[in-house]
Amino acid sequence: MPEGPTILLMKEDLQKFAGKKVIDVFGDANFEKEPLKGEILREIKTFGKQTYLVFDEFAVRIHLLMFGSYIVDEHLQSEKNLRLGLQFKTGGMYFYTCNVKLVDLEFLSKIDWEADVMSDDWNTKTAEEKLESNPKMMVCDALMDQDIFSGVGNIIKNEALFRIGVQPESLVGNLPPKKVKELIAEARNYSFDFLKWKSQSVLKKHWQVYSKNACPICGQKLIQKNTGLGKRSSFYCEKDQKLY
DNA sequence: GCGAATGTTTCCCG
DNA sequence: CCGGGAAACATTCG
Repeated sequence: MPEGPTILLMKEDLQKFAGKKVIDVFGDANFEKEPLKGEILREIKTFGKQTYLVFDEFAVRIHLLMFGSYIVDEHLQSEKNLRLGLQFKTGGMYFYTCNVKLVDLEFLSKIDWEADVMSDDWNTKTAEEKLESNPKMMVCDALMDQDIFSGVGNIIKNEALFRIGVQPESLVGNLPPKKVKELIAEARNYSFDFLKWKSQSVLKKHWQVYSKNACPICGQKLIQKNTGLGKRSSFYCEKDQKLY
């Protein structure tokens, strides 16, 4: 379900519980949940597709993976796949079918926050340097690399590459400098379009190539194949996306 | 009913 | 020790 922008929307939904005290904890997450009781949720941070519920002595890291989901406030219908539920006086947050881990606060300080495409701290220059040091990498793998473009997922990858007219299997080192800049700019740019469209529930309507059949420019049938070391599905037009 | 899918980690093999 | 590959997790949609 989630790429970076979706996680940001989740954070907005959770935000009202910041500063509130946990009064009860549920779920089958694989750690001792008792210490969470009575703790104040100090802050909610996101890094790419990860969410951190920050407490005084530790943080809870949540990753929704492919099928994760969450609900806010509603009382639980079923405990099925409930990994973590936090009950506050005013309601609760419940996370299903996801990966939940306890991390120490030091873990947070080691995160390269500048690598998050959705963040105000996003650093174009650093991204450029990371790409430069991986010339043999295919652009499809580079975009999916969470150390370079944290938050980018398969939809953003496909749409961003279409926008800049680059074939997914192109090698990073073969791109002209101008295209490298476009790649970096569009990874972030499309992510914010994604955020806007997702929040208005019109994301799919705006897909140009992802899960589509025909090229919106020339009408030719799109290629769909698994590309790169990641073997993730790519949709592209042979005519309008150049292989570098 | 099957297969694929907005993802990542872990284990096994050569 | 490495890289690649498959498996594992688990749900929803076409």
